[in-house]
Amino acid sequence: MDLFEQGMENEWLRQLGERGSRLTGPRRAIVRILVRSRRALEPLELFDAVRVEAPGVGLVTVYRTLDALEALGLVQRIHESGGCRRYLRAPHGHQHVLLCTRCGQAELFDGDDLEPLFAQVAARWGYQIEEHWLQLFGLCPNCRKMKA
Amino acid sequence: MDLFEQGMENEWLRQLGERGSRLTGPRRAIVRILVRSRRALEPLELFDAVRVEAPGVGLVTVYRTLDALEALGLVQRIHESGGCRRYLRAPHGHQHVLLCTRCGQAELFDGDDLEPLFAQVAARWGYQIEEHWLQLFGLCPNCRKMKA
DNA sequence: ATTGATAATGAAAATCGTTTTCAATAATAC
DNA sequence: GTATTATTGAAAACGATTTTCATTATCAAT
Ligand SMILES: [Mn+2]
Ligand SMILES: [Mn+2]
Ligand SMILES: [Zn+2]
Ligand SMILES: [Zn+2]
Repeated sequence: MDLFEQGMENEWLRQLGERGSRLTGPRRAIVRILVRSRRALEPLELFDAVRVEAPGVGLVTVYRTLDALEALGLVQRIHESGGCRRYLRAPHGHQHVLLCTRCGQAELFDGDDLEPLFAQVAARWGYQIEEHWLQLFGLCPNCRKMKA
Repeated sequence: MDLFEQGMENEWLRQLGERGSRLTGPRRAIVRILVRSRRALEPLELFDAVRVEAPGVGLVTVYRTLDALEALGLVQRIHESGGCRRYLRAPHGHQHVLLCTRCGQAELFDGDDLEPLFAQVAARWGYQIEEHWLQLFGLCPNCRKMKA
């Protein structure tokens, strides 16, 4: 068992509990899968994965739990040209997503410094910049090999 | 009449024609609205705007024309936290979108230099970076005043 | 201008992902 | 343990988009 993921799982459950949510079987299973996935998952994919270890859980509960986790900022919706329905664990602090366009694997990176750009854009257009989205797409090490 | 927009309108129609599309009334009206809009528009908003000057046009035709324009790279889908169904004219060359979160007005900016970041991320994660999305959100000059 | 081939159209129906409703169940505080 | 009430799954409802299909309109060839 991975200690990092185990810790994250407990933390998510703690935050759910703190918010007044009850720690039910379906929720535990959903959180477990999400925390461990290296890919962003669609509700239906998540549903399938959950049913393996917790048969009987309904798709509705997957949707409801995703909403709750998103409201807590634990999970984020990932936007792609092919659609915007997959969910991934949210970053800690200032990070952005790097996605493999072939297998869907996701990583979180940091270190972007866009302040100078914001200043430039704000000056040019008179906007007050409040938020930015940055996402990188490419091939993960595995898929680079496959392709070669 | 704005010469720039007039030119863009003609160019879009030319590209549609070149692709083998017929230049119909509904398409002309849809292109006309899209080229002139300073905001990204949802299919239904676009539909309403089109109906003013071309009653009888169907919503299906709006969807179909948006698809065609997107396939030609003339129009792009805009992604927002509240949903991803609005369309905006696509940038010429390397530009990104700046959106007013209050009124929806959109601008296209350039001048971002992310190559160093790509190199850094590629080195750290072993990915081959192939594409990037960047989007800025804020308040346009008008909405800044309103708020004050 | 007339014609003919066929792309495009609008209305209606179908489809897809998601949300709502509701009665039954289960988690927590006492 | 019991009472309270959040959560559940099934079914129905929903909204946006797509498909189907018979009709119409564009455009290239006369
Ligand atoms: Mn950033
Ligand atoms: Mn860029
Ligand atoms: Zn990959
Ligand atoms: Zn504004």
